[in-house]
Amino acid sequence: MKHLTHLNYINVVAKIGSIRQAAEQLNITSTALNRRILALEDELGHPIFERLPQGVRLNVAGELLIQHIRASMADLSKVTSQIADLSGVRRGHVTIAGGGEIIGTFLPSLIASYRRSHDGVSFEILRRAADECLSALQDFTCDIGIVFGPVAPSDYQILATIQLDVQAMFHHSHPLASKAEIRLADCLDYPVTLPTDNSGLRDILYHAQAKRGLTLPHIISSDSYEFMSHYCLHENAITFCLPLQEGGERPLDRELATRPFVRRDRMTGLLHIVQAKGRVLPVAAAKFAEEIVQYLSHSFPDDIT
Amino acid sequence: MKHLTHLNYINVVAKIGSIRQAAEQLNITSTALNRRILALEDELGHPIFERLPQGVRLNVAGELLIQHIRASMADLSKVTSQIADLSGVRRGHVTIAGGGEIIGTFLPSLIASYRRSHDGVSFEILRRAADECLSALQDFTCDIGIVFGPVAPSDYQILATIQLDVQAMFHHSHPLASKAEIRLADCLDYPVTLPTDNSGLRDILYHAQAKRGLTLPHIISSDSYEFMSHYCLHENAITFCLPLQEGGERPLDRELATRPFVRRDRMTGLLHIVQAKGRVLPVAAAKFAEEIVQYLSHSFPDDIT
DNA sequence: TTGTTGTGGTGCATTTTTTGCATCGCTATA
DNA sequence: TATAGCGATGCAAAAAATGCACCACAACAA
Repeated sequence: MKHLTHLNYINVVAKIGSIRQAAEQLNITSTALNRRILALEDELGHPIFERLPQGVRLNVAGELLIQHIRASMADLSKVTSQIADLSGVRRGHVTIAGGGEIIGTFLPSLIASYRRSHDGVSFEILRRAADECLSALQDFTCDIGIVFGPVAPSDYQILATIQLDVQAMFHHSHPLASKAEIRLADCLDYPVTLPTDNSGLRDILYHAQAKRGLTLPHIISSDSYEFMSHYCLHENAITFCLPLQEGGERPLDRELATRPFVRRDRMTGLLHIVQAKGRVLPVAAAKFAEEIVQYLSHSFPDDIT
Repeated sequence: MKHLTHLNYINVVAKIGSIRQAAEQLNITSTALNRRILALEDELGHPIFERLPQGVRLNVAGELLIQHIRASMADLSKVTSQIADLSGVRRGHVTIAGGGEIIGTFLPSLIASYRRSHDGVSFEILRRAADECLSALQDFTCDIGIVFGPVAPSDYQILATIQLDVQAMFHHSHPLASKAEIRLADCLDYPVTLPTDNSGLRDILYHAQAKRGLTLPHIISSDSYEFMSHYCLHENAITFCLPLQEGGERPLDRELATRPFVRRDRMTGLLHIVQAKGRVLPVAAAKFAEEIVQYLSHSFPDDIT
């Protein structure tokens, strides 16, 4: 809520005791914040802060006002929560189907953070190949599909599309870890794991090999991306993944490094957030779909459509 | 205060039930107002108004929100009043709602005398039926309610209660003027005026008639106490009033006499000074409420609680 | 039936407001 | 005395709100 944000500015300034520092924390300039305060004081006809050489401090009027602000914020948050309750976003069940190359990446943390404010919503995550995701959408077995690969826009409603470049993943101690970008030819010198499931990532890798006339020395084939990434902990192998992290919170991410390919070896695919065409999703599912799109547009501001 | 103005827009739209008409009253275009509402609904993630062919109406979420808005506005007005007070300025605004049987009696002189020492305080006096007074308190349309009749102490904060006996009023030349106390049966011999508004005084009179099986010969029914008392100047009629004078300063009081009823015909009701429960009044309103209570406790030292 | 009136909603150009940069004057501290 | 940090301010750019001219729709009257 916007006006509340503005009032909260005062709150933060009061807490920190400095306009400049508060502005920095609020990601605005001190000028704007200072002007806000001056305007507010002008409106009230009375100053809110004492100006000290090392910052500002609330005066009596400010104490009165800050109490009102805090009470208002608390009350509004109560009201919005009540409204959210009656709109149904707080309860419900969301079923998501996605490929194995995607499903373990950003979804866990996103769902966990969503559930912190919507604890009545339950989730079901299905690991499915791309075509299975789409058929699950069509027979309403799932609400949201996350598909890395081609999707016919005539049969499905695409909520967002992100262009993703395949990356190489290996242990931090791997010789290639010293390079910022690697070439596909580099992968010929090391054991490689390749996905065997019917996934977009597999298609892209196979297509890239065929196009370049290469054969990657794949010692491990698996349909489990979890297995392949864990395998890199124990041998100098290379596995392939998509640039979907969740902020390095996974223990695995501290052990493994991911590197993009150089420009001419770039392998690109499209990640689609999909729902069944013409279907009106349950409130909870629709809200979470928005959440996914918002997260992705924040993470990939330049590659989303 | 600006953000408050914006929220008040919603308030006005809710009251009027039409965006265009509200916009006209607020001196903005309907476009701007409409956009404000849409933006707010977007922020909340839930509509606030139902769109009807002939306008808009609050939905459940809107009712929740409007309550927050009104409470915020009232609270902010309290805070600004307190701030103004501590800067030494005696100013503010007090809104009082009261029944027609009360509002013309002691309030004018009390306010006039109060304003002699607090000339920055402005007043708004609303003539409202008892239930309307109470709802005005609840939606913060007024600060102080003066209600003759039952008030639920669980929903309102009662600042004072005075027990008042209904009196008869007639011209000084009326035959009954020679008696110090009169009986209800005396009133059967003369034309009587009865209040028709939804007031405590009317209820008491109707109840008294029913209880005694009487029918007062009411030739005049009116919801204007001013009219009824003036009518007694021109005919030997009897009207009923409460013993709330203002020191005989009104020209009318020199022409009219009031007499209590004998003990067994006594009709008693309770006058309450009320404010919204849990609400902290603005300084000016709180001070004037004290003034009212003090005046009443001075006038009715034995009947006040 | 048809035309009129009133409702909320929307694209686009304009106006108003807000924001950010560069800078000032001031005070405490080293 | 020099420096660093603070809030305040003039001015230009960016962002937001506004107003106009419409649209689609429903109700009502002729």
